Amino acid sequence: MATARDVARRAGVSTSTVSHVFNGTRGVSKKLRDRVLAASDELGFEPNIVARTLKTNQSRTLGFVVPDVNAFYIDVLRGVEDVAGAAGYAVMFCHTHDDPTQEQNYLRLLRARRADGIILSPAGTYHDELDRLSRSAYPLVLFDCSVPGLSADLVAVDNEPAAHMAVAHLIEKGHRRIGMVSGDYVFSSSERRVRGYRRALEEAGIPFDESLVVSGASRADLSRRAVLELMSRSPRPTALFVGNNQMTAGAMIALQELGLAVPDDVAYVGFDDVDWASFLRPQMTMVAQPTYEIGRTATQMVIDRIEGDPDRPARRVSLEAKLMVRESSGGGVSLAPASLAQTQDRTSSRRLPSERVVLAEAARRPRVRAAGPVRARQQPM
Amino acid sequence: MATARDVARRAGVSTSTVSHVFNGTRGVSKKLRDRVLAASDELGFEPNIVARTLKTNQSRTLGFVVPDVNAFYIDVLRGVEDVAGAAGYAVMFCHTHDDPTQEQNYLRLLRARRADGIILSPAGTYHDELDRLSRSAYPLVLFDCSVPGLSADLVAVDNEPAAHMAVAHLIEKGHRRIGMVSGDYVFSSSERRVRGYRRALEEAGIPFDESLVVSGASRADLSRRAVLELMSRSPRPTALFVGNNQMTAGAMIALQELGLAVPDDVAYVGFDDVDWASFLRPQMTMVAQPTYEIGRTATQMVIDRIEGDPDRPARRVSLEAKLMVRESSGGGVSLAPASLAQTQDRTSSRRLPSERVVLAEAARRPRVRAAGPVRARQQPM
DNA sequence: GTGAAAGCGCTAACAG
DNA sequence: CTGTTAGCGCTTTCAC
Repeated sequence: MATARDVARRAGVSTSTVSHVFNGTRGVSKKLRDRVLAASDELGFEPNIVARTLKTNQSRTLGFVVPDVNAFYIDVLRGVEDVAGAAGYAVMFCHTHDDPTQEQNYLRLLRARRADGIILSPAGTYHDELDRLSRSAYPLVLFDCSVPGLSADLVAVDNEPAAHMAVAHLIEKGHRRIGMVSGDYVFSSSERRVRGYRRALEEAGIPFDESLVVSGASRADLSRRAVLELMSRSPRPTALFVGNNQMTAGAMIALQELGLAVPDDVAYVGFDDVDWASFLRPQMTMVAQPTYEIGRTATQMVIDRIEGDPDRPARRVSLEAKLMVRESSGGGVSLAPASLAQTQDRTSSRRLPSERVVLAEAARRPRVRAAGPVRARQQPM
Repeated sequence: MATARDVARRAGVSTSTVSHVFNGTRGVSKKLRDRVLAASDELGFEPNIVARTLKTNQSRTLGFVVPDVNAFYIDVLRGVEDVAGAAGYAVMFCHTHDDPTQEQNYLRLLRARRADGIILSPAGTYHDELDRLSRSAYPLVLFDCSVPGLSADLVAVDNEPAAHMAVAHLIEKGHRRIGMVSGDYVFSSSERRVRGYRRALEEAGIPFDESLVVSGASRADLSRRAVLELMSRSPRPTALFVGNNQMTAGAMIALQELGLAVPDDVAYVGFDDVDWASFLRPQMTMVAQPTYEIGRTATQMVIDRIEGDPDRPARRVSLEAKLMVRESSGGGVSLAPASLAQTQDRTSSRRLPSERVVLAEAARRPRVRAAGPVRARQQPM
C-alpha cells in the first residue's frame, strides 16, 4: 500500500507537507495541496493509522465491552457509536460471552492496541486486568453496574427506585404476595433491585418473606427453575417481579409449563425491554432503561477523561428508568398491535406499544454527582 | 507505560533479547529469560502491539462486519472467535446498522488499521471500498450472501435448495396456495430463495402466481405490510413462507392483527432460527442455518488467504440448511416445553426444541468448489 | 510556506 | 547465545 513518502515523491514535495495536507495542521499552498491530493488519489493512499498511533500515542479508538449481546446492549451501542463517531473515534466492539476470562483478554487486547478508552459493562467481579487499568488511570467508564472494589466512572440506571416503582405498581394492583427472581449478586445491580423490592413492601406494610426471593439466576435456564420454585410456595405468589430480560425468557417458559395464565393467575413485571416483548401475548409490563442515553452519556464521559484530566475523581451518573405498564401486570391499556418501528427507532429508549409511562420521564439532564472512590465503593448502584 | 527498552535496561540485556523472550523467536538462556520476565513484571510491561504491527505489517486482527445484530450473527461470531482465537487472531466486530455508508466507513477503518483480513456479511450492493479491497487482493471473505460484481471468497447456505425444501414441505402438507415474503433483491440470497420457491411449485405442477410473492421486505415493518397484502388475495393463501428472521417478527404481528391462527388458518415456515422462537406458540417451523459452522469456515478461509496465496482464485463454500419441522407448519411433533440451553450451546447450530430434522445433516465437510471470478459473478448464492 | 530529520517501540537481519 | 542497528510510516520540531 502506498505510503506518505510515495505520495510525497510523486507530488514532488516533502513527507511533512503530505502529512500537513491530510491533517490540516499547517497552511499549505493551494498548488502543493492539489498536487498532493492528486498523487494520493492516483496511488490510492490511505494514511497508516498504525504508524500515526505509534507516533502520537493515541489511536482514536474506543473499546466497548459487553458480557452478552441483546437488544439492551445494541441500543446502548447505538448511542456509543453516535457520540464516538461525532468526536472522531472509532468503536471496537468486544463481546465476552459472559466469561470474566474473556473479559480480561479483551481488556488486555484493547490496552495493548492502545485504545484510548474503554466502556465496559462488567461480566462480574474484580480482576487483575481491571486493577491494572484503574491503577494506571486508564480512561474507563462502567455502565449498567459497578464492580465492588473498583473506583471508576459509572453510568447506570438507579436500580433501587426502578425496582421499587415496579413492585409498588404490583402492590397498587392489589398484590401482597409478590415473588422476585433476582440476578446474581455478583452484579451490584441485582442487589439494588432486591433492595427496591423490599422497600416497596415495607412501605406498604407487607412483611418481607425471604422465601419469595430467589437470586443468582441471571441466565434463562436458571430463572425458569427459580420461577418453578417460587410458584411451589404456598400460598402461591399472585405476582412476579423478574430482574432482567434474559430471565424473562425463562420465566415465561416456566409459567407456560405450569399452565398459569398471565395476568389472571400471576401478574408479571419484567426488567429491560426486549425486542421480542411485542410478540408476546399478553404484552409485558416492563421497567425500561434509557439505553441510547446510557450509551451517549458513557461515551461522553470516557472522552472527557481522555481529553481532560485522567486523575479526576470518579463520577457517577444515574439515569431514570421508566415503567411501561401493559397487560401482564393487569394494569395496561390494551391497545393496537405492537409497534414495528423498533429497529429504526434512534431516540432515547425503544418505542413501545400500548404503553403508559408511570414515573417521570427519563431525566434529560442526567443528575451527575461526584463521588470519591471510597463513597463509590460503598454505594453500588 | 513501560517499553521493551525499559525492561532491557532493568534486566541488563538488549532489547532484542527482550523481544525474543516475549516471542519465543530464538533461544534465550534461562538466566536472562528470568531476569527479563522479572523486570517486565515489576514494570507491568505489555508489548506495544501498535509498534509491532508497524514493524511486521501484520496486526493479528480480523474484522467481522455485519449489517445487523441478531441471533444469527451472534452465533456466527462465536464460530469466528473460536477459530480466530485458536489461530492467535483478535476479532474486531463492526456493526453497520444496515447502512452501506457505514459499511464503507468500517471497511476503510479496518484497512487503515491494518486488519489482516475481513469477514463480511454485505449490507447490499457493490461500492468503492469493496472495489479497493478486491483490487488490492485484501483478504476478504463474504458470508451469508454475495455481492454482484465482486469476486471474493464466500461461504453461505445454499439458499435455493433450502427454500425449495421449505416450500416442498408445505406442499407435502397439502398446501397449493403458498404466499412468500422475500427479502430485498439487493441481496443475492433473496433471489435464490424465491427461485427455490418457484422450483418447488413447478415440481408439484402448481402454477407460479406472481401476486403471491412480495419482495423488498427485509425489515420487520415492511414484512408486516407484505403479509397483510398477501392475505388480502383471494382466494387467500393457506400457507406462508417468510424469507428471514427479521421478517418473521413482522409477519407474526400481521397474522395476529388479522386474527388468523397458525397453523389452522395459515401454515407457516420461516427462515433462520431466532432466540425468541421458542417462546412463540405455536412453535415455529424454520429453515435453520449452520451458523456456528459458517463462522468457523469463513474464518478458516480468511486465515488461509492471509497466510497463503492472496491471489488464489475465489472459492465458494456452500453449507446445507436444515428444516426444523415444528408446529407452525402443521407438521410438527408437539413436544415438551422449549429447551433453554440456547445461550450456552456452543455446538454447530443452536439447539432446538421439538425438532425433527428433515433434510440431511449440515455437511460436516463443506463442499468446496473453485470458481473463477467470472463464474462467481454469474452464480450468486 | 516548505523541507530535513529525529524519533514513537518494536522486530529481525547481521555480526560477534 | 547475545547485542547492535536499521528501519516500519508517520508526526513534529527545528531551521530556512
